[in-house]
Amino acid sequence: MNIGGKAATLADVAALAGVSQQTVSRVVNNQGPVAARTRVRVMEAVGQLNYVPNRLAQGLARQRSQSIGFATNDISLHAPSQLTSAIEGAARSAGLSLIVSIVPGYGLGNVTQAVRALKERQVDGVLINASLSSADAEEVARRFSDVPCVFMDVPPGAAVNAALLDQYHGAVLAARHLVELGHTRIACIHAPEGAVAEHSRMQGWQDVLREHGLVLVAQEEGDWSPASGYRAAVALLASGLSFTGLLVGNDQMAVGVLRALWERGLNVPGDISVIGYDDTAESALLIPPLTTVRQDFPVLGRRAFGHLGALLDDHDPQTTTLTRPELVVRASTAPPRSGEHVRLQEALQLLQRHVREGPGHPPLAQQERPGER
Amino acid sequence: MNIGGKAATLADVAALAGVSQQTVSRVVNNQGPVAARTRVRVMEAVGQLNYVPNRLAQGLARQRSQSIGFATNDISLHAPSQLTSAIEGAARSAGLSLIVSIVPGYGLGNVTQAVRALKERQVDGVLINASLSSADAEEVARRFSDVPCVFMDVPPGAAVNAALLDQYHGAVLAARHLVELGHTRIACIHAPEGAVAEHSRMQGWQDVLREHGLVLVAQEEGDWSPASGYRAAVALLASGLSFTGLLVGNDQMAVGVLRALWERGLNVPGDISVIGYDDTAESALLIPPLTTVRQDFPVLGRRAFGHLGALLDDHDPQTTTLTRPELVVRASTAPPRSGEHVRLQEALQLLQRHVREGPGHPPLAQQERPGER
DNA sequence: TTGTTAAGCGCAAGAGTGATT
DNA sequence: TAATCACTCTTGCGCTTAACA
Repeated sequence: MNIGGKAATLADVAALAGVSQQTVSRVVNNQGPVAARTRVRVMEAVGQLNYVPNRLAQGLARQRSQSIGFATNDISLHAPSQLTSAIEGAARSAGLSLIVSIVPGYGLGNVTQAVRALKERQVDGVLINASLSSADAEEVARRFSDVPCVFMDVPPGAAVNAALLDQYHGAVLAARHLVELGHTRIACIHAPEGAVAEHSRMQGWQDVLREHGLVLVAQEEGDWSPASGYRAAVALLASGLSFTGLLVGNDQMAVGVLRALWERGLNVPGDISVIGYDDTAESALLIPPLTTVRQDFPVLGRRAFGHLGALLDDHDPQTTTLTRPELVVRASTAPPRSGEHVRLQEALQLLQRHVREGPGHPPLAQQERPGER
Repeated sequence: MNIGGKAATLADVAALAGVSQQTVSRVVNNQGPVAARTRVRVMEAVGQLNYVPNRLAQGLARQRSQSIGFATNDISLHAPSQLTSAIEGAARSAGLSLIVSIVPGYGLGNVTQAVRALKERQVDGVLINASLSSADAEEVARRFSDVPCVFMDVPPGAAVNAALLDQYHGAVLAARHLVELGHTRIACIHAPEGAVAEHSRMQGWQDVLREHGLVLVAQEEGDWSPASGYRAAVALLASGLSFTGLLVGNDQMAVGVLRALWERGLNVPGDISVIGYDDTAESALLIPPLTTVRQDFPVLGRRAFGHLGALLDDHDPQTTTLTRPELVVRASTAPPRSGEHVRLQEALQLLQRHVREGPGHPPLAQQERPGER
């Protein structure tokens, strides 16, 4: 177990096994011919000393660190955490380690700093999940031309290697869904301007509306968080502008939106249809279940890692892969109705519930006191 | 910009500046006396070659990699992602890199494997956020005695360095809250048995109930996910056992629980009070706002990192720090009431809403067609 | 076929060398 | 003469990769 003392090195193993360092190296790395008997002797020594190769030294000598870097926005948000999970999995099963470097805020400078930190560690490649304009992304790729970079949050047109979600397409799906339901007065809650993904989404929303001779009747900005979604929805309602459809930049903000609408007695989808983006684990279980655009982060993560792998193996694709999201229709969207309609429906629902809760189907709270029935 | 070619080394800088390698080293690391003029010349060369120190080589020479490892459960879950964010932040501002290694599943073997991968990279210390029994944690600490380990998900009694959340205390707060509201029939939805944190919580819940002469009337197991919370709640309801209070292992499962109850027309907190655990960003905005136990992950992350730092600086505390969660009372809990009471209340709310929606305060859906008014 | 010797990856730390006060 | 100061030389961290016996 080698308690306390320094870790065993190749030389230690060699000494114990009575062979040279390089023989041990061959055995450990399984390359080069080694006599079966020698191999056994070496393996025994390895086990005895609990030898663990020093990847730092290995990296220095091999000029390959067997690690990749992941520069990402705040990992406590939904998308980055899902991505990190997927990427770490892919990297681990390829024998690579993942070094995470969080990019604090937007902009070229922040990204450069994060990638530089990774480059110092001699990562073999970098995955960058931070919003960057085409020009900025190309600048980053230029500055770090000696380490393969795959971008994950840049415009599809950027001349860099990229593994992206087709945000534009997803937005089109969402907007089209509302339009096809018959909504004509549609508002949106989008993410911060700096976010490239968000730009594509706005574009998609607006293009669809324009196609149908419509425009966004109102818009508010959030910061991806549920609380910001709540605030934005409140602001939208306070503006006095009327709308029956609401496009929301992500599902977390939609949680806040649903709450704001509920608080004001507005029915979803009766009064207002709400559609989110992401399809988080919660989305199907919200009240009402959220119609949204599903992004498959595990697939994206594996695809991005694969892209990087191809770069490392010297194919130089310089391409962009787009992963298409899909629409998931649930109960938070429906054709628009008049206010009268809505209250009628509410009254009906109420009646229904009262009927259902009658003798035939007593609620739990009653069972607790059988004597009272 | 050094396009294409190999990265510049200390020697390259030294050659360009016309000094020795070691002088450059001194300048870069800001230690040892260097003439002002020489320093300037060196800095210029550094800038010109875009020199970035090689941390691998540095680590080899210094016997310190300036990186720490984080072995954690699936990072796509709430707690691990929040923790990762906090720890990365603390590490970055201390000039250390974070290497993440995900522990696939529970058990000593998985953790050992993950930590071994980190040790290979010569991390200066390891933070371990994976469930481990006292014995297993001690075994891990023994196996990796040459690298400081701080555990984050072990029983408080374990003889290892640990930075923990006081899960027991949090559970006590939750259970006590329900009991003090007057609930006597309480059920729970807990996390997988393997989870150490969960054991403490169950203990806390049960101890409080026992104190008051009560027992859990029913229990179901979930896997932290909203969907599992939904399933567990459905199973609980189907069991026919009656209860008015429901303790849930985390807020994500509580989302599914709220949905299941809503679907069946059960009022929260009227029919059933629900209390979660974590206080996620969504919790305050659920319908109804969730009463829960707040865990401060950023504080825990910083504290764990601080603990590791102390270990690295050779103080050997061998202690456990407990971070206390706090109760956040919102609208999902209330004193238990009879079924009659509940429906009366619902009717009142309905009336209230109709009054509110009258001429003085028209809902948005109406404003959209002013002609109709 | 097995094995060994030697050089070097990029850097840091200690001993050593001339200068300047 | 002695004491700095500014810098250089040398060695080695643990490993790999030729070239060689």
